[in-house]
Amino acid sequence: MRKGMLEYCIMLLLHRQPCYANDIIQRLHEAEMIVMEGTLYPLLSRLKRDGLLGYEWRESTQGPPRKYYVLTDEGQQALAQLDANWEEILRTVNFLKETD
Amino acid sequence: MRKGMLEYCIMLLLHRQPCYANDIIQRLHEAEMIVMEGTLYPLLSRLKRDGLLGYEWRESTQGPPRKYYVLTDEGQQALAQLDANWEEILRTVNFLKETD
DNA sequence: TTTTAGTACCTTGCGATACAAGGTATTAAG
DNA sequence: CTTAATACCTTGTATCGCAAGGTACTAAAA
Repeated sequence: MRKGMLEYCIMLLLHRQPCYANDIIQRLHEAEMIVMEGTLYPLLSRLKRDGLLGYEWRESTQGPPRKYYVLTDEGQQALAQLDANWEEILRTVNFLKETD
Repeated sequence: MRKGMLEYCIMLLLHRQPCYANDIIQRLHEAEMIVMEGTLYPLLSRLKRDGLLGYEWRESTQGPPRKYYVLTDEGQQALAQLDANWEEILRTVNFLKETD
């Protein structure tokens, strides 16, 4: 069921602060959402290609450099749209549950 | 984003009362969720095949007979599981939005 | 009676998403 | 210089949702 929620959750996360892939996996895990590497990397690439994310390389003290992704202005607008979609889904489910 | 939500919404709907396909499309439309025929029929067939739904034919006064779908006992259990999943997604999104 | 319109059911082909598995490259430690 | 850890990415597969097209039954109009 969480299909399609990933993009929204990742953008919510990046709205707070830049993150690199393992950051995202770990933080979403704390939020009880499991993401696989094979899911995340193509998704980040797509959002980058669509202009919703940018990134910058940062050195790490313990390993190879990391790609920190950030929301672009266009990404913020897209996030606002996703917020609206989410609210609509909330209304739909609540409507269907109310009439129980 | 509503990917994967359809199954849940349809089962919530059928939890109230038996419905046939056009019923479902119309009622979900009232709940602000658009479903296409080409999406709905295969989904209903799958849920039937998985034992979550049953159906019975009913005559119509204005056209061919209709296939009314109902939740089976197994379907009710599956719905309870989906309720739990939904609650978890709610917690995830709220967690990610809180720390804004 | 034949045709047309409306309703209801279903299938096929396509694109997008998520996962599993496997692969490459950089860094630090032994 | 090999090994382990970290970080990036790709390929193949399954599933979901949609667009388009197709079949069948009923009722009304020609």
